[in-house]
Amino acid sequence: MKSVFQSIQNFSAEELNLLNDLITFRTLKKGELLLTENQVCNEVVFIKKGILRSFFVNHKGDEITNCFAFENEFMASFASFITQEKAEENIQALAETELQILDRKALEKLYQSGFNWQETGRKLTELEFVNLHKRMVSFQKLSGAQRYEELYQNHQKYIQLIPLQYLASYLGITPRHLSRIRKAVV
Amino acid sequence: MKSVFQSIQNFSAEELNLLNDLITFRTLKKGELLLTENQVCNEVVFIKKGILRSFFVNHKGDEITNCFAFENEFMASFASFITQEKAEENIQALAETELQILDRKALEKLYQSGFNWQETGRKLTELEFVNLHKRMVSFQKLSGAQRYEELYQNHQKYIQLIPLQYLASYLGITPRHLSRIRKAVV
DNA sequence: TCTTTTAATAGACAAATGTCCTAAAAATAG
DNA sequence: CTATTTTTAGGACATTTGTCTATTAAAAGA
Repeated sequence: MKSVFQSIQNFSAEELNLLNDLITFRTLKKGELLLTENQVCNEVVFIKKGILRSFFVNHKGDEITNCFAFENEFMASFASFITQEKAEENIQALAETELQILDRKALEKLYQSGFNWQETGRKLTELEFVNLHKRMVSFQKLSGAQRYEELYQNHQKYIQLIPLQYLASYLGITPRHLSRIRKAVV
Repeated sequence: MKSVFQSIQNFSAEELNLLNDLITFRTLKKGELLLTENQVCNEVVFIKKGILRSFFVNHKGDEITNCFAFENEFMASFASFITQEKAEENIQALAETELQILDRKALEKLYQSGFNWQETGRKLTELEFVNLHKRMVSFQKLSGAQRYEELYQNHQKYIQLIPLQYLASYLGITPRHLSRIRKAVV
């Protein structure tokens, strides 16, 4: 986690020590839930090892995967974390996963400790925004087949590591349709 | 614009004076473009009066509306503003529009002038993220008809003020399909 | 106001995508 | 290693949504 912050800004040893003191740790077994819908999300996690997926359940009871996070990436129900309203998402480990955790209090302490943390927080939020925007654009501009094609070309990791049933809802299509698309591509 | 910032944080008279000095003004005629795709977006605008829409063009040449902004809301190609890469969107006035503008330099000056502006910037970015997230969820969870229904129930303003052809692509459907949906609802 | 342009509606048909179901393949547990 | 469960692939058919087009309604310009 430290190295991500340092890639944004040069922090002093003192600032990094404060961070170190605030981080806690946790491991998840495959399939285990980190967050359940209707809980308020009170922590942001950073993945040292493993994969997480976030999903919600639609009116028919189908699980719809909202996003994945891999090693060296952050994950949370950011919407719930920010608004302090109940999360709509569940967050689940897709493999044995090791986490570093910053809870709300810890992050608030960091933010209040100085300008640099505020600035880094803003910049990371901006980057999260840009990522989400790209995903939104892909839903408006592309068909399911084109979104799969894009993953296939630029994010092999997804195709190798994620069960297709999860990938399907992530792409906004049914598993049946993803199977058709894959047949056409290969 | 001032009042939006003040709703986030109590700024001193001095801080607000700095803001005042940095704001510039512009008016747009109906149909006029504020930003064209392939330009880098270098300003964030605040709408005093009027409506803006942001749209991009897909591979078939169709205009796809990405978002709208109304009075007392901000607008920009935030992705381009943040990354300083070329925008994929065009921003256009849907009516006679009056703007307050903060350009990149001005915003940077604000941010560097103190902790409070950094914090407010972070919080506003967080709110933009949450809005975008809601829109993303609506695309994953709901059908086009359900998205229209949601607008109809909770955002009459969109249905009253926005030409249906723009609303259609904003909802991720064709005008033909929107017409069918409206017939079913009424 | 009259004329011209643009926007909205809707029919007929086509294409894309979903539902339901079964069989094979792969992963997991004992 | 075997049995059981889960995942993936794909056939048959249904539904949704898009395309193309024409007509009417509304808006803009002269």
